[in-house]
Amino acid sequence: MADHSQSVDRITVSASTTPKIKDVARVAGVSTATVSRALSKPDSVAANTRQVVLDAARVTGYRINQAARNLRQQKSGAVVVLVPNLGNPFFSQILAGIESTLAKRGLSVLMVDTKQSELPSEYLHHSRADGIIALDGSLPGTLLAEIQSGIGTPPIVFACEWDPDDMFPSVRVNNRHGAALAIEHLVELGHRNIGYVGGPPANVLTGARLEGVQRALQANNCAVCEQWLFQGDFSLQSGAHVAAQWLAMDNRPTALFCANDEMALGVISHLHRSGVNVPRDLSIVGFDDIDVARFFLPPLTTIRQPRSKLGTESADLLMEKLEHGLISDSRSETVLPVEMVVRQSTARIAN
Amino acid sequence: MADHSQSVDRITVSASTTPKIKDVARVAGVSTATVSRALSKPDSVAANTRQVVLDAARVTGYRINQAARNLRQQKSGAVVVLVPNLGNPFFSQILAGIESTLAKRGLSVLMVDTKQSELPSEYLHHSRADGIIALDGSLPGTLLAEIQSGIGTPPIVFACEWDPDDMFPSVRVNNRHGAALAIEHLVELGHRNIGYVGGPPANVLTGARLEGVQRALQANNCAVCEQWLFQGDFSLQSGAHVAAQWLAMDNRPTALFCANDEMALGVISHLHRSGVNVPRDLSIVGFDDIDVARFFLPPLTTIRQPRSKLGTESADLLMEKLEHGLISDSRSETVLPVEMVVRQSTARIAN
DNA sequence: TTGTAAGCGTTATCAC
DNA sequence: GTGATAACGCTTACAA
Repeated sequence: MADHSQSVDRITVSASTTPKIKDVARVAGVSTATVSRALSKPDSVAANTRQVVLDAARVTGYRINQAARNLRQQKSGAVVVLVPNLGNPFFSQILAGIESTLAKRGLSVLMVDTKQSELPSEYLHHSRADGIIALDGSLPGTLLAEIQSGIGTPPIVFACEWDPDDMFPSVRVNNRHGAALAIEHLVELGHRNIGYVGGPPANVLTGARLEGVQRALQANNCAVCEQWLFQGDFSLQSGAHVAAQWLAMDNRPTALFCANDEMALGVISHLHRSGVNVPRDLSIVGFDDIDVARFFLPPLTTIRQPRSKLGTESADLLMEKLEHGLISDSRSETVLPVEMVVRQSTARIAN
Repeated sequence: MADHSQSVDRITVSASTTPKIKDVARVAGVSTATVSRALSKPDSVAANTRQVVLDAARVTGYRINQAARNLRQQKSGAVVVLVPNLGNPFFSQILAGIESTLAKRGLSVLMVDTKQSELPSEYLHHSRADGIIALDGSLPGTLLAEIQSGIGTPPIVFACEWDPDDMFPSVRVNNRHGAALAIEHLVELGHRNIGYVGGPPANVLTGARLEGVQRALQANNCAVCEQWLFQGDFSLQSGAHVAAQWLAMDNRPTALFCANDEMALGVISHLHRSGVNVPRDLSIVGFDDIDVARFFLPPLTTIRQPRSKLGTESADLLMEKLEHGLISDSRSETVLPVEMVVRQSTARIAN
């Protein structure tokens, strides 16, 4: 006598179109509701029914239609990640951290480059995304207001420096402290004339790290010389440009703290070609500890930032918000530690 | 007498829930069908009606519900991008190219890290994605079969080296040619003993570039020495490891072609610390021309690959497939040019 | 435990 | 040019 699974197998399914729950139901000989339950809440259905349904789903090649489920459940199953510049490798590890964490929970990751596309406003609707992770604070104020109103917008988490008394949850590192560590390291090596290479002036990181620099310099009774505050744009090229400026100066600082590693490497590279030796003639400290930092020549002294963890923590924080609903107080701030990594681009000052 | 827009403004809308088309219709005094048309096909509606609807939409703060639209239109408005390793900065520029191109057409980008999440099978359903871009060829055969059947799966484009007689469209660079360029450059500098540093053996890039190396060596009557075929994993660290192996050899090659820039930099870095000078004692060629290559010390000679263009072209190709439907023959292959970039990590052989 | 049936918010078809 | 209405494929009260 033929067992059940065989009789199921024998039913021919028209393969011209993608099978729907209705088709599975017909093959399994149950209602669509039962199929739905068997697939999404297996425990709510009898064991043998479940097996019949699963077999039928396999036989028909059934795949759930996400759009239909999303509409019905009023969710999107996705989180949108706002990246200032996808092409910047600095973000790749953060993104990897976010992706792995969200993927574990079955959420998909929608990436939006805020530099390129002008209007991510549509993404901030909960029919598009169940949540938002923003990797920088430079979002248009109108969008922020929209998010803040919280009317049709999903919860947001900032994975970056952000206005401290703001009302959005965030995961970040202490940039002021990191910058101060860099300055203190240089002071310990005997430097008193210390310059700072920032990114774009409007950038929050530029500002926060500059603050740390200024505080630390003052705390150590070092002059804060306007002329030694250089402006880059976080690129290698801009670092090289700063190096050229430094070369042209009468009154040079003996050490430079750069707001990121790329600029630091750009400085070293340009100086080396001009016959200036780092660290002998100038000490350089970077920020981030990108992969290539420890392989550069000389290996770069820098402030390490846990990029992958920034990603995983911000994703975790967002999911907490998602699960607890908006009920839990939305204010919360995780500050991850930075770490001084001393290599060979800094040296005791010659005298 | 109050004009229309004012009377519209005066209507109070309950803000407790996000407005739907029905609400806009009520405010505008038209049917839901007209609202839908006015918003998505403005030309199909009378000018003044359109204005009334747009005003009503603005007043109510209406945002389209993507889930509903997706279900109705049987599209997802998204493209899924399969990335072998999101944390690898090499991909970031490709991703940026993909994102910018797709964003222009109103498509969103779903990123999936194929190394981390085991089962992206669900993503290959057209209720999830209208199309797929794969950044490497190492997808499970079962998935490929599924895609190939084309039953419920969207069109796919490979942005990578791929089996030449395969049936999927692809955008790639000529890796064999690039590798050959590197070898020829070294041969011109007088090198006869040339080694190759590959990535993981199973990797398609490793294989393709190795082929190019072997052909070029043979064409130039150079020995292909098994011992000089090193194995790395594309990381800086693995480059350093290869350098250590090279140092320990009796019979050293005088030049090394590395399958990517990171490994090349790792080699140089390690050698330099061991007192070996590049290019004096060993010439090094990389592949990719990552940003830091030209700022390294010495600046790296390498084969440039147009990463951003790989992204934009693959996205363009995919959209072509999307618009022309599956009718157009799916076989097609775009090969982008690579370029030899001579810097200072290679030199004429000493004798 | 299972079936029935009412939506989720849009858009496409068909009248008018 | 516009309005009524029937899907799109799924989930979930509610009933049985």
